[in-house]
Amino acid sequence: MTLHEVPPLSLRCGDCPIRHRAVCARCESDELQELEGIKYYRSFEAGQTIVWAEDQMDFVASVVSGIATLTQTLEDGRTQMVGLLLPSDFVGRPGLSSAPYNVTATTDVLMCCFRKTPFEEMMLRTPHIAQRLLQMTLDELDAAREWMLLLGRKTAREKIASLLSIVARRNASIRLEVAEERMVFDLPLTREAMADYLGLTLETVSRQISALKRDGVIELQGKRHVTVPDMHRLMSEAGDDSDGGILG
Amino acid sequence: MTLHEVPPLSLRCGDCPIRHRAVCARCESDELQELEGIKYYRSFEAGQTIVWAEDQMDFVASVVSGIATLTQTLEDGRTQMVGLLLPSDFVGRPGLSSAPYNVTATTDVLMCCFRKTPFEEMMLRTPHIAQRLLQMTLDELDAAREWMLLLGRKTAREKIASLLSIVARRNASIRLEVAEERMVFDLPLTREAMADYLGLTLETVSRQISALKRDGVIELQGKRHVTVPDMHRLMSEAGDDSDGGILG
DNA sequence: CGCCCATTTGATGGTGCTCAAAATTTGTGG
DNA sequence: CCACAAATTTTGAGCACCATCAAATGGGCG
Repeated sequence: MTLHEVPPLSLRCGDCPIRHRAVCARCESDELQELEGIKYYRSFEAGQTIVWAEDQMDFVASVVSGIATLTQTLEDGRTQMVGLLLPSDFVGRPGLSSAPYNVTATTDVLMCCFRKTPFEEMMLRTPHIAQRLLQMTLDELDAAREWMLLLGRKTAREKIASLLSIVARRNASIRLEVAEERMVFDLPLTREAMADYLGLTLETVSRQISALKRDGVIELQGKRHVTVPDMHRLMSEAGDDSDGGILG
Repeated sequence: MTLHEVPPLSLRCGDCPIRHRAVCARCESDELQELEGIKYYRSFEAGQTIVWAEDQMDFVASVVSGIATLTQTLEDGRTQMVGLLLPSDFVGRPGLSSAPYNVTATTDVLMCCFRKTPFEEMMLRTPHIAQRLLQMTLDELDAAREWMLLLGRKTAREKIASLLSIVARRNASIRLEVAEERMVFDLPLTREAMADYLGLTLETVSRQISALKRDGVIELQGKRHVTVPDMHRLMSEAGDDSDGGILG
């Protein structure tokens, strides 16, 4: 697995790796300059909690690098992941001061934070930000709904296959590659995190991964490095539709 | 159950029952006037499909009255409800021409439709609309995430109790009442729709409702009319937290 | 090497699904 | 108004899938 480089703690927006995908994606250079004035960077180590549920949150932020999770829990400890935050994803809710989610760094994470009040004021003046945020929120809502179908109706095997196929495709899109028959990638999640994502126990996750390996749907090098020899096969195991036309 | 009155097929925005909650909630009177120019009403009978998944959708719309559902299905027919649309809720995605959901009228439904292209253009010029839509979308995302916790981690009994408590509270808020110890309401969903909402089979829904009745958590008059003698009891059966401070 | 943690594997049981039939409600036409 | 049909809901019996509890294996790091 690649080590996580920590970028410099101050970064010009123009050089930002998430410049074209984050909440600032549509901003003009004068708008970026204004954002520079209210932004600051914070970094978190793997495993650290970024925000506790119900805590006052005086900033909103973009994930610059690393992976974080949004989780909700019941009183008796059962927990469900409700969001997976990747570089360029947005955290926090303008207009509200707290949220019922824990935000946790899964890997080392660098966040670009904006002080809440100035950001909210700027958003009212700057349609480019509000427009982009709306688009991103609608995308997240679509993703949440596909996730609901997975949680409510898929079998354990289908859930695992779905997760693998999501990670594989996302990996391709981040590297700006086209999805291919054969794909190789690293799982960014522990078995427990996968279980919380899928609404399963970690034992079931482990068993189903072993089963997919036995059946030749995937190959494993170590615990985290996955090879998918035939993406069509994996996607049909995922259940949603035999071929979403993802492959060329 | 109350019969469903069909409002007149043309309605001044100023007299609209959802005026203060829908996507137009923040509009000034001149903005409303512009909306009047691109809006038209359509009504649907209970059971009718409003939009088929993947179909071209040349409008966006607000639910004026009645209840509709958003559902996703797998090829083999398994279906999961991913949204419950109540009066003032918004349908359709600005910027995209189709969505992967079926939208179905559960009761008779009246929709206030806007032609897509004019609406999108107006949204770019009118921050009040974009701002309100963002707020509504963020609310929906929060609701979707609570729903994910329910689907992934709650037992069948907790799922039913959660649904009943959601419907009870929503009923109170629509009637502008405060939630009380004892509450009485109608279920707007069939057993099958409840099953699709909760990720269960209709048999399990029926059994768990019977069990809650046996245990005195609810009383039934007919199949749809529900009395909750003790909301605290119901909410603790729902599992999330013993008392969200909902009651006075 | 030995400890710690993540993961795998095993044995067993319970929750909720499947298949099936009965009961109840709703709608229809004579 | 009643008889009959259709649809919805309830109830029952049996089983599969996944959770639970428990122990073994493996990998990383001091």
